[in-house]
Amino acid sequence: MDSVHIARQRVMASHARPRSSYHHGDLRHALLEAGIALAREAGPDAVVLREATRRTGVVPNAAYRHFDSRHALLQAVRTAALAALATAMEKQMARVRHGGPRAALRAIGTAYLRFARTEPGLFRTAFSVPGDPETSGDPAMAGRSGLNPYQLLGSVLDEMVAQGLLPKERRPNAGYLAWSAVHGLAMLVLEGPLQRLTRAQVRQIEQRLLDMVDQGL
Amino acid sequence: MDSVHIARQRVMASHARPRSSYHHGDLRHALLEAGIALAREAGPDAVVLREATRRTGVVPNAAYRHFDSRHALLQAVRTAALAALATAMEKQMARVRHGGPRAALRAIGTAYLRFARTEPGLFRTAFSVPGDPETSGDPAMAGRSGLNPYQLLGSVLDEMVAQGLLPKERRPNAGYLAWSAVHGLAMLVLEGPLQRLTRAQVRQIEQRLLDMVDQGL
DNA sequence: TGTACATCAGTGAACGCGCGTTCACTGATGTAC
DNA sequence: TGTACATCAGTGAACGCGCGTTCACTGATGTAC
Repeated sequence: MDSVHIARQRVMASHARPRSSYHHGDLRHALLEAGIALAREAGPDAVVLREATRRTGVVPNAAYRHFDSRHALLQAVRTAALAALATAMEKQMARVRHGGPRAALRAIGTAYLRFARTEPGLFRTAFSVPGDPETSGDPAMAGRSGLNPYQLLGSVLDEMVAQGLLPKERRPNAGYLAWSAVHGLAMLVLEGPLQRLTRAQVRQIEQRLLDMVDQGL
Repeated sequence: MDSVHIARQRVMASHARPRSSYHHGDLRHALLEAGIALAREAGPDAVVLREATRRTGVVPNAAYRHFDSRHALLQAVRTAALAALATAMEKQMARVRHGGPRAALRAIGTAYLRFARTEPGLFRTAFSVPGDPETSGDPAMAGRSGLNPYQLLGSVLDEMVAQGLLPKERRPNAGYLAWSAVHGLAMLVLEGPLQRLTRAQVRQIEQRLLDMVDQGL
């Protein structure tokens, strides 16, 4: 038994406290939490049924009482990640509540970039799993406002149009433009060539990127 | 034996023509080609030593005469993908050779977005494998000009400064801004919520994004 | 309030899969004399 | 030009790994009477 194994066992022990009862109580929730933890630690590929059950102190196939497949668990984790992002956006927006929609737009971009930096695993889980969550109305991937990340962006852009800050004819697809810029920078920082930049450098580039969006939209 | 197996065997048969000689001749090259094909078909995770050897008609461990590990093969594939992207950029730039650096910048963006669309597997291989290839001078990831994709972008931005099209004080990091916008859109189209859009819609958004970069840089 | 019994939520054991990688080997190639 | 021999580039067999998933099971829970 090599050191990797020993390390794994230690990890398992630290996670899986033995249950007193035969039934778990809320296994679905516990598995989801374990899945979220895995995503945080190492991204979507790390969201693995067996490890989630291990951490929950339960036998592997027990998961099938609550999730149809590994994929179903992964989707649930992803939904939670999107909800976390939406919440982060809402918080940042609340800080500039009286600054108008332009400040709100910037807050959204700022929150998005910070989320990518501080929760890279969740961020990658939210966006590197295929599918189209952003337009669905599933409240499970929304924040307190009931809006998911893309809907939050859309509502701010609508407000900008209403206040004459964005020409109406530019409104269509404007969300995709803003989103692309911010998303691209997030990706390049996370797993691209900007990894080696200092935090200060990254922040500066982030500000300039938000300027560019503000200007070019 | 299920249908998946049968299908696999057929695929193998179509790829692996038996050799006449005991020695292969140019196994390293053949493995690299197989790896590139795998990346094209299904992205970086599909670049797998055993499958590459299978397609080359060689025993799995034979790969170790030419690559230290699966990772080494993957890096080689990635380098090839970056070179392919650089070449695509050069070609598009050549089409607007007399349009000045502004047109060249747009050509770069256009080529980048098209490469992502037409070679999604290579694109993801080039960019979702961590590391910092873009600033390295390895000519293996460059096009005919000897410049890799990021260096191509940089040279165009330098030219813009030289011709007074970009204020000198905005030159630093400008490449990252442009790159972010284009990269983000590419990702959202590839594996994000823009998948379901029609080709025409995507093209229109691409044009507007390039406008935004042009304007906001 | 007590009990029979259905339903639920776990266990235990096993499956086949494909992977990366290591080992000792052998056929082919090329070089020194 | 011929031959001995080192080196090179493959083969054959096997390893351990972790995964998703299925099956028949059993302990615990809750509900009808």
